[in-house]
Amino acid sequence: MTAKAGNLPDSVFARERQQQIARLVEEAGRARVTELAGTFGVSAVTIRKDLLVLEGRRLVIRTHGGAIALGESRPELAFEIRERLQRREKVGIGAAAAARVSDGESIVLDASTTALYVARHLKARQAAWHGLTVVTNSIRLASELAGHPGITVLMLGGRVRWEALSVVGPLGDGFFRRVNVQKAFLGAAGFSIEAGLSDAMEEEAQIKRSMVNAAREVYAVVDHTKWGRLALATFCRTDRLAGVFTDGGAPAAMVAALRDAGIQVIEAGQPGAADGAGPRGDGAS
Amino acid sequence: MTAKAGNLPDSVFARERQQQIARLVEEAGRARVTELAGTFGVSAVTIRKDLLVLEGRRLVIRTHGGAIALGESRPELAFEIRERLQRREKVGIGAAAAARVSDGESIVLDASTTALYVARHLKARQAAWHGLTVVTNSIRLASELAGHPGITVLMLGGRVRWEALSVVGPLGDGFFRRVNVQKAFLGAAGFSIEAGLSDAMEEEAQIKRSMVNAAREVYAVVDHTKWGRLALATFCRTDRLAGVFTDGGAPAAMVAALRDAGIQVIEAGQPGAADGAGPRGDGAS
DNA sequence: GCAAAGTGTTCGCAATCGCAACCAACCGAA
DNA sequence: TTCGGTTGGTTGCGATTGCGAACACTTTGC
Repeated sequence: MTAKAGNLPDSVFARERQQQIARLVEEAGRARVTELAGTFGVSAVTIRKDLLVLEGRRLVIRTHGGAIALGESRPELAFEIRERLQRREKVGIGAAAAARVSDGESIVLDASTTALYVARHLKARQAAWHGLTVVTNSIRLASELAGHPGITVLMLGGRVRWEALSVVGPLGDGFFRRVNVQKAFLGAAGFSIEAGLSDAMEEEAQIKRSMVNAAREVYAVVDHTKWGRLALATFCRTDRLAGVFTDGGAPAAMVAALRDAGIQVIEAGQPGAADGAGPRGDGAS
Repeated sequence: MTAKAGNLPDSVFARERQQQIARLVEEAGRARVTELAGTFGVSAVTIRKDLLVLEGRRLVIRTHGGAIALGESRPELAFEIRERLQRREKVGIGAAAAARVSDGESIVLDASTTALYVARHLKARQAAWHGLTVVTNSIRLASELAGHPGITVLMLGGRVRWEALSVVGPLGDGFFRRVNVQKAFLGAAGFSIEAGLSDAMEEEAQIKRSMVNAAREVYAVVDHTKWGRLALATFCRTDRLAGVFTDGGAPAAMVAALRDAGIQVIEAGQPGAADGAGPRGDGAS
């Protein structure tokens, strides 16, 4: 039964429908895919695509079966969106990076969602940890990792940025004069050979620079959507990197260039697919 | 009874349910699996899975039969019930203390649950804040207060104690050389005229000492059960106090002695309407 | 006719949830 | 103490629902 009947060509454009969905979710607090599909007379798939767009624009939070509103003063939920963008890739990257951590080490994890996945894989390791120290500026990461047997969590001090639940600013500057770390795993909003790792917020970049300075080996944890992009502030030059953890979608030319320069590139997870034009989804650090 | 047929009146998504469970546990201090299963109309197995998720994010602590909130020091489980009873008092104390804070000030809040209630009443104030700065070593307090308009949150650095989700240790020592604060609101495990304010953990006491040193005025926020008790480590002498916020159950003799010494004692009104403004406003739905 | 955007359909897969069976902890009694 | 009984926890199985990706169809513009 094709022929979706009248089709109402003039009535609702996709943008309009998305706008209305956003408003409905906002007002009701939540909405189900099936309800919305009935309301607008389109299929559930279309609604899901709309919700995907709206989630990318930070207007709603998708859940299993629908979406819930994103209250303003709820940083925790704002975090959940980025946490789920490119989730598959980040899981793989986190696992690969966590596998390179050994007992007795001290490592740095930043406030990126990708680093959060590294932390979760550290938690998930079968064998108990012995004397692992994790230094971070992420409130979220610290509270999830705290209390795990064998893991000591150190937090930097500074001003709290609610957008990322991170800590920034110069107040914690002296920190790395007392603490030495072997490896730093840092996320980024952009990564290119020429500009290195960059972030959209200068404040975040600043604190990442101090992390880079303090670590003996710096590893980037960036999914394929970050490759070739350039954000406001560079915090680590490419030649300072010891390795890059990414997924299968990284541009082959850049991977080859990095390897020629003696930088490890660990492509985690499935072979991925044709990256072609990276889905430009807005930055999800 | 599966009862899946139709039913599902509100169709709470899993995420929403988990969020509400977290809130229920937080407010009641504890919750049983069977109770929660009845409340949400799902099986106990599902509730346990939810609690597993919440425990992974350090929002509750699972126990046999249910879950408890992660509060401050919990050396004795038997006192859990009394802990819950003191919630009303702490709400009143928090309201009274928050009322003494003005725009443009910088204040310190420690990682005690009483200070957390102060923070929630700061959030609940009708008028918007202008230039309020809150310095804390509590991860929970920081993440709850973060993003509130007009409030800047500064976090101390150091080692993360998961029992209280607080930050301790000497790593953040230089902090108060760069930050000045007018008022400090500090909780305590014990309070006596002779020994002053004391805490059960030396590490926590240490960081509270630096808070005391940095603040011009030090206020204790202690419910009546703390009066006359003595914990391991003293962090503030009585004559250093500018005031004490407590509830109506404080010993009259001690109150009189304090007032004779020129220390304000604010006995928060008996419960009732005092806590009218539910500090926790994030109700989804 | 071809290309692009939008939508619907199909199919394999993942998440959610409940049930039942088995295991662990606690409790009262002999 | 040892012994069952009760309660709660965990795991594996299955059913349902929803999701993601590929493909097909329609419309619009060139």
